[in-house]
Amino acid sequence: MSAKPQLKIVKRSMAELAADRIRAAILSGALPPSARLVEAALAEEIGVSRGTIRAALSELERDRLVTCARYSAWSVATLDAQRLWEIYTMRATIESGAARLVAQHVSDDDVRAIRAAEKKLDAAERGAKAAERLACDLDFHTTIVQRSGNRLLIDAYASIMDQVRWVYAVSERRSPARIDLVAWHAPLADAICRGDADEAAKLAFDLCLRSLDDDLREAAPTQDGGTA
Amino acid sequence: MSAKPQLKIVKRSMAELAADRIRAAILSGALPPSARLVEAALAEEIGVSRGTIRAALSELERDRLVTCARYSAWSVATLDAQRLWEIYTMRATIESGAARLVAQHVSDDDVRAIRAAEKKLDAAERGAKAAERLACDLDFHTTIVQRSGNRLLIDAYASIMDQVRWVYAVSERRSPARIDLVAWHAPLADAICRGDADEAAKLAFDLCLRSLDDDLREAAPTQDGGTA
DNA sequence: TAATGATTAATTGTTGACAATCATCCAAAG
DNA sequence: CTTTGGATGATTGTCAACAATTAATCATTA
Repeated sequence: MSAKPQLKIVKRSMAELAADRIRAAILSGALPPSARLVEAALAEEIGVSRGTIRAALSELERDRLVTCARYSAWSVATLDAQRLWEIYTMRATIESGAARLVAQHVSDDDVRAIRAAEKKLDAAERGAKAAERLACDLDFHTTIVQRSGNRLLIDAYASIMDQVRWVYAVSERRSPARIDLVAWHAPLADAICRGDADEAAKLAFDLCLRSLDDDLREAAPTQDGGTA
Repeated sequence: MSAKPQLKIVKRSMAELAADRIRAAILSGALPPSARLVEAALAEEIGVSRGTIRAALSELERDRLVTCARYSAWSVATLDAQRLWEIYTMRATIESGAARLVAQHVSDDDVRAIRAAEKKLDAAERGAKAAERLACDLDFHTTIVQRSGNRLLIDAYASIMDQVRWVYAVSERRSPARIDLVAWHAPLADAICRGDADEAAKLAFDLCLRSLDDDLREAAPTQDGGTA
């Protein structure tokens, strides 16, 4: 059994298409945090009716990319220090739980998949571009979550990683350095493959928090987190 | 500073009200798993228009209580062995992460709140009704998540606990026994209060999985989990 | 009998119009 | 100068009608 051919056409409703457009605009930074979103204006621009736009905005609200003030206005979500911490610790929580689950019942397929991701990480570390290194880094973490086999975890992870990518986009800086990739990730891969659930959970959590530290250190002082 | 008076009126839209009604019907078991939901019929029954019902169903879809087949039908979500496992391991993941976070930076307020919840657990264990014991049990876990201070975790936990309550409702049995409450929970409370993050994370995770085992053992063989 | 294709009823997807609500502005009073 | 009050424009909340799609039915055919 190798890769099964993907024949199915996934139809998307106008609302989903519209949500994709708006999401892309937010993730690209074209729509900055706190930007006002007017249903009628979006409907005009995208070429669908207001009801459809409303459905699209509701989807983005679920993903926490936009917020809605009753009878007042939709707007792109804001991003302060508190929310940044919440995003990274949420990611750490999901990855940690997934790592624990995989380690508890690790299979040969799991080991193969994780080692393969680790190998690509090693290849990327020598001489690949920064974007490539980041992609392999994210792929490694995603592999672990996928291997948990828990659709709730997988979906939650996809959602939170959208937020992480958004953080990168709006902070207007190049991809984080991501050096010593293998040295950091190898202990986690080892712990999972040897079935050490507690150690795997701990390492996965710490790895995410280390990313937070690094990203914060590289980040220019974008704005004061003065609300609190 | 004591409890601040709650003056604010939280307005709810018709869509949210409708979602509440439908959610209650699902959690009470009045709408069983896989039950067909027709927008027009619900609109008639609740007394709002179809567009409003659609918004309500979208909200419930986000909470994974209903699913939608394009151009075909809405229906109450199904509940098989795989999904049951996903719900409990998701809950374990969130609680574990929250416990780790609280333990990492445990404050006096945290200790007070957790010890108070533990005390109520102890009181409930002696001679309270089963429903009371379950309530205190859930309250203890909720306290930990609240103390993490992470709104993403708190919201995700509220959502997954809706699913847990739904599991109880549709499995048509009394609240699980929940015996030896304090004996099981005390080590977790201790680990958090002494700031042992790794141990707290491990204990929180295992405690949830133990609930899964117990609930499955008590559960009558409702249906074969034959899809896989 | 089993597969095929047209027919049709039921249901969701989408739209535009109207009602309810909010934020802003400005004048008047204290 | 600050506060109050009302008018006003902009924006979301709700609704009912129409279009697109699906699923079931049933005759037809090999």
